[in-house]
Amino acid sequence: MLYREIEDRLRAAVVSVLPEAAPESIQVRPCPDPQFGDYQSVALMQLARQRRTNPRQLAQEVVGRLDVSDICSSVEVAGPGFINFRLRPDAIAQALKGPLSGGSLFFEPAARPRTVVIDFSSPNVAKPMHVGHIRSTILGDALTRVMRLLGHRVITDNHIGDWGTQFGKLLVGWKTRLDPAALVADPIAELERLYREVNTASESDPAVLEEARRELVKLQEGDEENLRIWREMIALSQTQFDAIYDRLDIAFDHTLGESFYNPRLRSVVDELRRRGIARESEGAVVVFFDDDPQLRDHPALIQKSDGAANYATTDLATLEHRLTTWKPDLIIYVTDGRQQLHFQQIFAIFRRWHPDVPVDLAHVWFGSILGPDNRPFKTRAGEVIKLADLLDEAEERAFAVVSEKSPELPEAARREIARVVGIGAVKYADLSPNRQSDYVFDWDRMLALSGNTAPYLQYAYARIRSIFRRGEVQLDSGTPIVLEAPEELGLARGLLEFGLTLEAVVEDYRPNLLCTYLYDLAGRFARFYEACPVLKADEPQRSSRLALCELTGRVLQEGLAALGIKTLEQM
RNA sequence: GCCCGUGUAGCUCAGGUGGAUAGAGCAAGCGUUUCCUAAACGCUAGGCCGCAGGUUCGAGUCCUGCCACGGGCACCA
Repeated sequence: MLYREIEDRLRAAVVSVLPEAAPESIQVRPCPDPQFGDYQSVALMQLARQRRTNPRQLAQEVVGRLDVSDICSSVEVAGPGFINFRLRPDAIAQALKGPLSGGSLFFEPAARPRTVVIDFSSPNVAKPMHVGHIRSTILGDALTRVMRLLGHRVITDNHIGDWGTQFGKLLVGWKTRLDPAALVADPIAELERLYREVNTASESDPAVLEEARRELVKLQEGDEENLRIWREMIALSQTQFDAIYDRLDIAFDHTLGESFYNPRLRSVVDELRRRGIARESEGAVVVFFDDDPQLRDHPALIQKSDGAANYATTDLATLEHRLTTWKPDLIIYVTDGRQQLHFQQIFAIFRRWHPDVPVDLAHVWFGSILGPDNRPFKTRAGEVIKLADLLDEAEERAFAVVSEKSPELPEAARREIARVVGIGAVKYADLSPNRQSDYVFDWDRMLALSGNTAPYLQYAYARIRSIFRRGEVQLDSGTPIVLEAPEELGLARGLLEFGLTLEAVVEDYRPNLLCTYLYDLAGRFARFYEACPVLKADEPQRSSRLALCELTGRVLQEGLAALGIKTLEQM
């Protein structure tokens, strides 16, 4: 990695001038504008400020002790004290040769691989998966893939909502109102109907509510009939989840729902009480955070006054289980931003409970899905959009476009292309915005197939494959690389940033950085493709450009795969 | 009331530790195909970065105060 090499040497030069400077504070990053150079460092300006010296002078002094002449054609101090580096084309060419001969693809595996448990998706039993589940599911999967690409050991766990008070009403509905034919036709719709009907009935009739409560208690006490129905509802729901995950190409290592932790809840509460972390208050068991200004006014309930545990209790038991089972270095929760306080509380309780356990806990939250009116999203009928319908629509729109662009392909091929393009578009639309922004749902934006979208990236890849379909080529470290045209240099420089991008994604849990990078790279390729003939070029340009195409194709494919998006040989 | 976010082009959004003239896509307008996929490329137009102060060589970015919107704040998850 050329930027790493420059950074290392710059650090050494800075330390030789200022022995007390912290090397980590000196960084090199891509130049915002290529007219200034390829990489730049602003660290000297900050160091000069701390030391109240002239930044330009300090930068000059450091540059005087810096030898990067084998990598850079120029090193300049510019403006108030930037250090700008311009790479030598032959150094870039050399950097491209590694991956051509089996070396790693512009990124290095993590120096210290971590064991990571990641909790995402978490749909509820007896409810359809809707657009509200899409962000957690797609974001969690993308983070998993990027971390695995960098060599981390990642364990995915789908913490499904398979326990709770809703089952009282569902059991009443199942026993008194079930339509067996409807259950066969669309199980989730039928379960949803049952819940709604009983819920409505219970609002006007206290007897129904009481009945639901009794059924719930029976379930909790292990009544065989109720357990059987409950398990069937879970199985029906799981089938639906699996169908969606299958279409999205997402798999979980474990699916341990809330019910799995049920037997452990009591001991969690007991232990927290015994240790004096929790105490009784107003009939409930509560953890107070008097010494924490952030949480002082927000005590956490771990047992309700009726003796039942709640969400916090389950999450604590889950945390404990994950810790003892997998011994992770890091646990990641991918949920919506509304749960920030909840996770602050859980993490704070956990730190008191296990002060010596060196696990990092991260709540990777994302903004809400809103409608065009900036309010929580609903369709006109007041129904949320089901995920399955969204995916259907995506594939349908993509099919129309494929059929228009490539009418010569047989229908089966067009269907397959539409599937990959449609699902890719949905995933990319979800991953490319900053995750913390609220999310305005819009069919056309979500399913767009041109501009900054997955199909644009897939198209760049398909064009590359099309070139290689026209002839076998042998590419290896002996392949000549000549970078002369600005489009060739631009593309080659783009390739070098892949690793930097992957690291940034993991650092801040932000897959949108990878989207931005790949979109920029595909743009560089498109410009190269317009300006530089490949197959018709004379040697050594021809081989060199083929090598550029090959490497670009690999980065696009690997990068998209890290987002959970597939590529196509043809589209 | 307190806490967490958000406010950038007509629309949807990017803008790692403060850095050089604020960037895309869509929509609008004008071009490019005897040539490896035009699902592409080029050009034009479009901006008191919510408002007002402050910190400093330098603020979309940091601090304070307002305004607007979303969310959260003990027995839902």
